[in-house]
Amino acid sequence: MRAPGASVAPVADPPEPPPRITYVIGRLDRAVRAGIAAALEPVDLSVPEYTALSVLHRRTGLSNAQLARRTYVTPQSMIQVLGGLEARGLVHRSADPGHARIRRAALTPEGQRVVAVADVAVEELERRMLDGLGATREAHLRDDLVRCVRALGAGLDAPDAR
Amino acid sequence: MRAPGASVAPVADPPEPPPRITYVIGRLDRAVRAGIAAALEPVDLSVPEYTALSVLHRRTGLSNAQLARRTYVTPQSMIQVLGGLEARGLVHRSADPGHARIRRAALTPEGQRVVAVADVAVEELERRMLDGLGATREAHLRDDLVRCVRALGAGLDAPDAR
DNA sequence: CCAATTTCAGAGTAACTGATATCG
DNA sequence: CCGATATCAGTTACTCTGAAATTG
Repeated sequence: MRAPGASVAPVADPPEPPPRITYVIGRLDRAVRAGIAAALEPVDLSVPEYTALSVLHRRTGLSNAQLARRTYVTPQSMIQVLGGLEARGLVHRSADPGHARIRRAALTPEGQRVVAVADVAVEELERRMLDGLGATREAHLRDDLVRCVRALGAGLDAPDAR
Repeated sequence: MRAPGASVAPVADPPEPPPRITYVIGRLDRAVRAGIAAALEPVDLSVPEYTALSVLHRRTGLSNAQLARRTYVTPQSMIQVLGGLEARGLVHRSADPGHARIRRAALTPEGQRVVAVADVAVEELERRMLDGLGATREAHLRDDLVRCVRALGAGLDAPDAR
């Protein structure tokens, strides 16, 4: 005897529970990072470096502290990344008029060029990852992910994305 | 004049593009890892350790190589984690009958106990993260994430989850 | 004096690559 | 001999904690 609507499969093994969602998130992140790292090899950028460049491209003029909060790392970590990018001439930092302590970062023309090249590669990766998902479902997915980030108290657009 | 259906907001700043979805994934993963790390402190487990225990709890008898593929790390990395868990008596490894080279891992009673305690904490975190999302939407989210993992070529349930 | 920002210095975790040995 | 597994050893990438200086 079989419950109505059940699968026709022969007895079927114990119904393995779905993987924990946090586990899937971690696994996906690893796959994404590996993919991005590979895509970034030609322009000689690490994932943290590309992340910083990319954020600065969207929101120019962020300070090191702001950038750190945005990417959920400590300012001590971000200063390393930013220092490297500055040394390579991809980022320019200038003192905030009105608060000499704060140094606001912006992409140099070369930084713009590099991030544009990297973006192409990353977009290709995203297309591959989202292949077959409709635009609507993709939007839902992004929205839900953002919602999750916020629910964990790491807002993505708080006054300072803190 | 204003297009029909447009927002009523006064002029509104340049329509900032939505954050890149891979960026949101990375950001969420960082938040999740931080949360899990905090939740795991009482049982003195690292995130990689908990991940391994958790996977073994669902799929007992995996080899080091299988476990490595499942979690998307190299076997050289996994052997370290597994070694530590074995030394702490949370995992027991025994030679596969039929292939002496392969050592299959399983949780010890103590390992079962620890993972159960950790699970409670992690589940609380997931509840917080998914708060307000309906069960249906949560299922969609998980499904889409799994789909993304697969699309990137890192299947979650291939013959060997390779 | 306090809070935020910047930044140097020292560690530490977690991951990697390379190499070796065994087994089927 | 080949392919998969296990595992030792060395190294690297990334981030962290601690501390000090500066600014408003």
